[in-house]
Amino acid sequence: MASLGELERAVMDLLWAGHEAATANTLRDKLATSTEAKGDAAGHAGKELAVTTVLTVLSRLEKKGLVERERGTRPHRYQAVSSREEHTAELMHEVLGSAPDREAVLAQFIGSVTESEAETLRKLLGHV
Amino acid sequence: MASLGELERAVMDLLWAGHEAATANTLRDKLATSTEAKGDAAGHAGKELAVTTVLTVLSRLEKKGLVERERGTRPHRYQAVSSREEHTAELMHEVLGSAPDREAVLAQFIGSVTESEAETLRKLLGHV
DNA sequence: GGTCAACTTCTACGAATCGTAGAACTCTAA
DNA sequence: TTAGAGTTCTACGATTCGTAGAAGTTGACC
Repeated sequence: MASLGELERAVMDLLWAGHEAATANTLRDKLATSTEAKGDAAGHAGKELAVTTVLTVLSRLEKKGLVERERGTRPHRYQAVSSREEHTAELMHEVLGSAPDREAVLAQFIGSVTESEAETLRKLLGHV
Repeated sequence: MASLGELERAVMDLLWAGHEAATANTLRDKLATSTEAKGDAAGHAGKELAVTTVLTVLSRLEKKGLVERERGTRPHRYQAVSSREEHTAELMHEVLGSAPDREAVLAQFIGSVTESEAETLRKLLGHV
């Protein structure tokens, strides 16, 4: 539905990457090191964020339904509700559904797909 | 890239629907009547917008690369840069490309496609 | 050539979203 | 029972979007 901000996306990437539940603190550390990595081509600076910042983002992601938290444990543990692939595919469906003529969109979509992707699709569609 | 606001989307819908270049005034009128239509299920009110409002939106859409205008004619004429299908398909590719494992996303995507869409895809992929 | 009306651009403001984080509150373990 | 870790509340600045008035531009007619 709503698209993610830069930091929100970074957090989701971490949750998706090591796909276990993580605490805010863990995530804060990973955010610091994952953006450090010299050079920093993508404009991002290897910032040390406050934990509250991470928590705010996690709360927002929870409200958006992308993250769920275990409230039982004391340092709450957060994890992605669905895998990155599920989420991305769902997004694609949303986009597809936003046009009235889905078939036409699919035609256009297939038109600019790489050959290897086309091959994958053929297999997936079990061409009976 | 950036997602559209509600009014921006409404304008694009009009430009895509009657796919000829239109003036700001024409669009203003269409916006008024297209949202009137009794009932108004979608929460939108059949508002009479100021022409400047429409012009602002059109400028923003132009900046986003979705709309282009003929500056030669006096009431400038605006039209969509690409068709709705092209645009939507492009968006789908963007979403697809946002995940590292495209094939996995495609698998997930195909998994929740309707049968008629699957059929369309098979045809499009020319199932050798 | 000057003037009016239509058209466009400039500027602006309020709401919503997002990055960011301090202040205050709540547990749990010792 | 209290200190410290953890969480929630509150907030602010930047950006985006809906909205539109004010001011500038231009074409056409007198």
